Amino acid sequence: MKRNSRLSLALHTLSHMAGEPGRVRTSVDIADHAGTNPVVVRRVLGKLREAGLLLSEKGHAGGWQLAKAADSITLADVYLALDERLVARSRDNAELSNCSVETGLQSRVAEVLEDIEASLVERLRETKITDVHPSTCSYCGS
Amino acid sequence: MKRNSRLSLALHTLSHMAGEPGRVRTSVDIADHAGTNPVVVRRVLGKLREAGLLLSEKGHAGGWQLAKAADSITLADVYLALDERLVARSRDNAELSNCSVETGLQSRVAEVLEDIEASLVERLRETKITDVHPSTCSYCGS
DNA sequence: ACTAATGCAACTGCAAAAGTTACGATTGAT
DNA sequence: ATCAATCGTAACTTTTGCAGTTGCATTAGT
Repeated sequence: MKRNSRLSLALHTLSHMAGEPGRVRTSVDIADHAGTNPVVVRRVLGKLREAGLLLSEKGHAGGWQLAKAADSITLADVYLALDERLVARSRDNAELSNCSVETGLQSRVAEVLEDIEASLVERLRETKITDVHPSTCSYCGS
Repeated sequence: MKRNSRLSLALHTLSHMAGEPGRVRTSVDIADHAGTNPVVVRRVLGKLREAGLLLSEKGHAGGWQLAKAADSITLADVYLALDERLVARSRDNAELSNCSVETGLQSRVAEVLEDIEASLVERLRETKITDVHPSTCSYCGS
């Protein structure tokens, strides 16, 4: 797996689930499909569960499924659930305070980055999980 | 230094330069200001030079300065110059082709991520370097 | 010549994330 | 009651990207 794999894995899995909302999938199935490890899957999907996007059941017939309708889940929900912060945050800045202009400039840079982050999330809110699912999907018959 | 430090360093430096467009700065000066290392500065600013945003001169009175007016440089220019790809790109996908739905879904996920990346760049294009510079700047007198 | 600067390559060190292993807890099937 | 399947989680190793560092060749002004 590469970079940004968490977001990619999450979108991938949710999109699969959107195709067959009733089906329960195990972390092993999902990991095989995604070419990764069950524990990694549980880590990532655990975040989505905390955010109320997925349900998981332990035990023999356990596994993962959508906690709500796929068309009510946006990319922003997923992004925020993983608490990835793609854009924001500059440095700690503690050691830079000796320069008179640094304080203002640092905070201004941080401000701009936060602003961009916020508008990115707004943009993500416009796309639903169902929009990610391919229209011709031989696998789930949709 | 922390995460996103390249983008942060670049914005920081360009913003400084926007305040005093004529002044030539050495990588040592810049590194001191930013609390980092001259070589790191040259690495990052070298990318900006390749993109035509900065000029550098070797030799005794050498250093760095803006290659064009600060208000003609957008955050998108900087972002693309550093070729950071914050959002995009899923995995290599070679090992996933055994699943019938994977091909379509993978490309669809990649498509969505590319789309997000593109809209991020669009958003970045709306902010100029001069917008980052604090209005009250005791350092450069602007 | 000497000095001050960039350019660049090679290396180290570190931190974050993936990957792995192991084991306990829970649930359903038999 | 036992067994097998599954999640939950902790601990560890491996990988990777990047900052940081060192060293040196090159360039340019004095």
